[in-house]
Amino acid sequence: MSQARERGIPDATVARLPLYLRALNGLAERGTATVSSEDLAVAAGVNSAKLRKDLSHLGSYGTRGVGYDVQYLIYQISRELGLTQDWAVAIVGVGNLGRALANYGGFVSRGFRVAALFDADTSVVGERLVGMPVEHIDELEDVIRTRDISIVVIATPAAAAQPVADRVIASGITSILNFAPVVLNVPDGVDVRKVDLSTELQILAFHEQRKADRESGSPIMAENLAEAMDA
Amino acid sequence: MSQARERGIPDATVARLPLYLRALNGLAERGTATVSSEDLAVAAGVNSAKLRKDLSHLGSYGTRGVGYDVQYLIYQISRELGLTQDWAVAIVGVGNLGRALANYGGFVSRGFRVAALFDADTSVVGERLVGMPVEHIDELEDVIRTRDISIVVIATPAAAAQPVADRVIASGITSILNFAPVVLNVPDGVDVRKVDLSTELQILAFHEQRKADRESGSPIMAENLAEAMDA
DNA sequence: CGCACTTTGTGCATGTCTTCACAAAGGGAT
DNA sequence: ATCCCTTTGTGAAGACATGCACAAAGTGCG
Ligand SMILES: NC(=O)c1ccc[n+]([C@@H]2O[C@H](COP(=O)([O-])OP(=O)(O)OC[C@H]3O[C@@H](n4cnc5c(N)ncnc54)[C@H](O)[C@@H]3O)[C@@H](O)[C@H]2O)c1
Ligand SMILES: NC(=O)c1ccc[n+]([C@@H]2O[C@H](COP(=O)([O-])OP(=O)(O)OC[C@H]3O[C@@H](n4cnc5c(N)ncnc54)[C@H](O)[C@@H]3O)[C@@H](O)[C@H]2O)c1
Repeated sequence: MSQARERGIPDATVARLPLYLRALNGLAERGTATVSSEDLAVAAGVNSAKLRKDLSHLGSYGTRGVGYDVQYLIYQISRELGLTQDWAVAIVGVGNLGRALANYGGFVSRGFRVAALFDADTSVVGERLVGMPVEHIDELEDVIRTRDISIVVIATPAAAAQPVADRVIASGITSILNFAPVVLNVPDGVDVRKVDLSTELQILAFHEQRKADRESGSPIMAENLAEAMDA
Repeated sequence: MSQARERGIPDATVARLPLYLRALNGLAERGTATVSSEDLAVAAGVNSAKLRKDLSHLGSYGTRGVGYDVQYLIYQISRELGLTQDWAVAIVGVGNLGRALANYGGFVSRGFRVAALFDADTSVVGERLVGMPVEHIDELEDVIRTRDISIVVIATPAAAAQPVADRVIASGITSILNFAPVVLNVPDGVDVRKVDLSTELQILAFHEQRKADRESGSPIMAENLAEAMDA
């Protein structure tokens, strides 16, 4: 029989589940009741065999000859990702980025709730955003414990990120989303994910350069398409 | 002999080069002249064998018994990533997030330059940010061509992202960084990278839940729960 | 020069992820 | 009840990525 329930969903699969969930929510909004792996794969922009294998890790939730029940699959993926419960998130660093994040409605909708905002700058502390006061970073430990925060978003300048991480970890946090451009040093058992704008741009630049090299360097592929457009 | 110069650096390696570059810049600022793969690996938070293999794809730039020359390696990685040239970036969608990105000094510093800002909202158009006026989305095609934009950042609401992508691609853009929570449909030859806050949070929630399960409950309970729903 | 020491670059084994391809399973028509 | 059509779930192969372990290459000292 299936050993899907054995603990151990591959990381690559976990990283795609949110993608499937989003595609499924789109289908649900349009009133679709069932969907085949082929159609869902197109909506999520992946290969259908990969999608089926990914879903098979959660269990056997499809019906052969029919497809997947959209609502049921939404529920199963949500449960697997832990979205059937509410997660209290704190944002540390209420600058340009921290403000944008706090004002962002998109992630509050599904399972996540901004429960605290912190900053070190006394001219920012006390300011209200989305019905919540910015609190002083000195309150960090207390608030994390009393408000049952489980995920911390770091949006401070690079230099402050490691000290902030050390403090939140000392307060029992084991999940951090880091926007500061530094490699955080954390003990085992703490998960850090990072969002790094400049890394993404650099990767794009690498490929962009390669495309440019190929056009001007290889005689076989030479297409003066770009020049035709300029004229 | 080494076939490192053969075109084809693994994607996984390309994704780590920016990380190494950042670590090297940190060392350079502190005046370090040479660094061993071991030390650099620690600074970048990776395994040293992996780092050496990654660097070997660029060429043989180290000295056995000594290590890597920091400045030289910075130059080589920068060149490989295409950072020795200037990339003109446009930001489409000047809302909460677009503003934070435009104001962000961090990526202007290294090879990237914000060369245009676009929005569809006429109450935003004309506003000045970082010494640059927000232009109307109707100008998109003209500006992309005349200002030699090569990378476009999409920070519009989800619904606008695909139409915007279609237009920038029609204008010749082949590199897009997408912040909107949608899968963009693009032709071959166009690179899209996405930054997705809610995906990251969901991945953290998954692991957080797993940690909680392991602590409190026996894994058997989870299995019975799933079966209860099947009935 | 020769020797001890350091550190790179890489062959190889191992592990993880992707993709193909198809048997097995279900639905519906006759 | 049988047949045909669709679609899942997965074994197996291939592609890709990681990490060990060490020979080769360099430094510097006596
Ligand atoms: N703005 C962007 O688009 C963007 C993009 C990518 C990365 N980042 C990174 O995100 C981080 C924040 O960027 P930003 O543009 O919002 O910067 P910012 O300077 O506008 O905001 C940083 C905020 O952190 C606060 N802060 C400083 N030290 C603190 C501490 N110890 N504890 C709590 N708060 C503290 C500051 O008072 C300030 O309000 C930076 O590390 C930046 O590199 C920003
Ligand atoms: N704010 C965040 O922290 C955050 C985080 C993750 C993802 N996102 C995503 O980033 C995107 C932008 O978020 P935001 O908070 O800045 O939203 P926002 O509503 O504040 O800003 C969107 C801007 O895009 C403009 N716009 C709309 N249609 C346009 C079009 N066709 N062409 C050009 N401009 C157009 C709007 O006028 C507005 O100024 C959204 O897709 C959001 O889901 C935001």
